Amino acid sequence: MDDFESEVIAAVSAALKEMGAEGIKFAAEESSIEGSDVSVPCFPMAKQMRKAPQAISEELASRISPSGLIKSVSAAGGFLNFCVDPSELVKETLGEICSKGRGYGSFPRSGLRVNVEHTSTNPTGPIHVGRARNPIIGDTLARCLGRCGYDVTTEYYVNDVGKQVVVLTWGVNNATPEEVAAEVEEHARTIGQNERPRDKTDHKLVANYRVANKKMESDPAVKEQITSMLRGFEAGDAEVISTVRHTAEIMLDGLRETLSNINVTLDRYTWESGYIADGSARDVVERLKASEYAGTTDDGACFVDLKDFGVQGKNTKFTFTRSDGTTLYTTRDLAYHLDKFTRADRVIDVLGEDQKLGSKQLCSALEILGSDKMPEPLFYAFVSLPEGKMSTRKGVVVYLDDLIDESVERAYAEIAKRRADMPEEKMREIAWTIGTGAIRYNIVRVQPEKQFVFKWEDALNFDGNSGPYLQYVHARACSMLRKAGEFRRDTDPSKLTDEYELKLVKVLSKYGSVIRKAGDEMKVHLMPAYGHEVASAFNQFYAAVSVLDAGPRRDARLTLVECAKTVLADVLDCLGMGAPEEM
RNA sequence: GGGCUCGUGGCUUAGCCAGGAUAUAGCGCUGGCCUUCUAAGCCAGACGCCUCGGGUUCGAAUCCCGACGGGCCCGCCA
Repeated sequence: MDDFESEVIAAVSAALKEMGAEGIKFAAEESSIEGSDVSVPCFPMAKQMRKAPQAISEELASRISPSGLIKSVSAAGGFLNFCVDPSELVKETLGEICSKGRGYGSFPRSGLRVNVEHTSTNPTGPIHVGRARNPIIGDTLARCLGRCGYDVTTEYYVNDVGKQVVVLTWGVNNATPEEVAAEVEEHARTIGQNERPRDKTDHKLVANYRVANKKMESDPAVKEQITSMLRGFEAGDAEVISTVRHTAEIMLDGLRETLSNINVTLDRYTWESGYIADGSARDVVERLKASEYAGTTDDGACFVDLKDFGVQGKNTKFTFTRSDGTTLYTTRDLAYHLDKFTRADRVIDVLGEDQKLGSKQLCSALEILGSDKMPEPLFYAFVSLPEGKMSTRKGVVVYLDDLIDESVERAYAEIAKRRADMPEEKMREIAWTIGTGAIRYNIVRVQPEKQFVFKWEDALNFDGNSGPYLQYVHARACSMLRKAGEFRRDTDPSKLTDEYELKLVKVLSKYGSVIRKAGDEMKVHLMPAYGHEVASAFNQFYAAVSVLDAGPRRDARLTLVECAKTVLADVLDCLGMGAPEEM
């Protein structure tokens, strides 16, 4: 269909040239009426051509003769309607899928490097469902960009600098097992739940963190120890820095395990402390100080004034050093971005919407630094629970690990119910594929900027517009191909004439343009929508025509099944979901 | 107080950036379909002043202004 649209545009352009209206603006769009595939509204041309839209469409229609993929043209009330030649489309689409296989829909390698930073949660506790939007969007985007021809690197920025991790580190190294156990009990009491943290570092260490926070309040000696660690950190004390980093590593082990359970792995982990150690944060300070926007407060803290950069608010000052001269998170973030710019042509940051102002300030500061590149932020709105905002303190929280367990269990129960024949191990494997796929699909299907209320019933819905719906179709197709055995690929259009066959082919032919939009334009939510479209078209085809006993049409239909399976498998992979051969 | 953002059937959601012909899909609901390739499926049906009010336009869910409602942000935190 992508090619069809290009042909339509070319044909209309040529006809307009004949009419002496070369270069006039128009657009081709998917038709919203039956019996037409692509339409060109002629209303926008009316003014410039000083002619009624109806007349224009009629004249254009008469000047365009069917050729290539264009089967027919007609004018209807100011619209120019084009029908695609089904047999050409079948031949072209299926032929391309057969020859390219899983590469169908992907674009040639451009040599451009893109860096996608995502997740980057503070290593101070487990990932909850709210944060889960980040790795899922980020990982899906990275997979789409790869198909757009980029060399993609994914990256996690580890915040191992600052009070939070230092406090955690103190708690991990100094809290006694008794204190930690008591804290676990007390927390369970306050939130009124019986659950104890699971045996996984990111969950277990939270109690140490709480103990440290409490003792810091109540015990001046502890407070002094922590403050002194912080000072040591700022002063570049190698031992303190490495101890803190070690704590972050341990936490990160737990986080990595969770991420890999939803099929997310990152290529690179970059440590914030590295930009202090290598002096690059210092360089940023010096360069900003030298700029014409720089200023100093009475206490000696340095800032740049961003009022000329469209940054709103009562305070347009962007502070980049404390009064004692030490750097701030934002300063290190600047150094980090400058570093990323040396490693990639496009730099994408997947961020929570609370980072919007910060991101804008970052860009302004980069402008002051004379950077020729800017990060492209992709923001997502927060996830809340029906009972309100997530709050670990109040126990109003759903951890990603719990969601994964629940979803996989639910999938296991389903499969055990319908596939008594299957060995236990196989059932477990498929349950994981389906359970985690359902989660990823459910989260990535809604536009990132839209607020998201997490509901168990939606997350565990395996019907309709869901991950398992797509996987089910894949399994169905695999099952048919398994039963068919050997067959000879056949893309003869005269054997694929049913309306549902053509509909399926039309959907398959759009894959390339969907990938483009999902990747290049960062509209990741289009991918699940497209997958649903493919699966739905397949199910209709499946219900309407028989394949295995289709006589002379058998091979052609099997070819179509195989092509649909190929595309669906690639869509599933884009979404980071497994493509089960049975379920 | 200021800024950003979202508002589409009972619920969730596509379309909005690049305005077009009867507004997309799912859940739920009503009814039908398994002696045929996996019913996690298919078919049919009901359900909409696209939050409200103005404006631009031949034409607005889409663009502009305003209101209302939800979310986020306005640290020498990270």
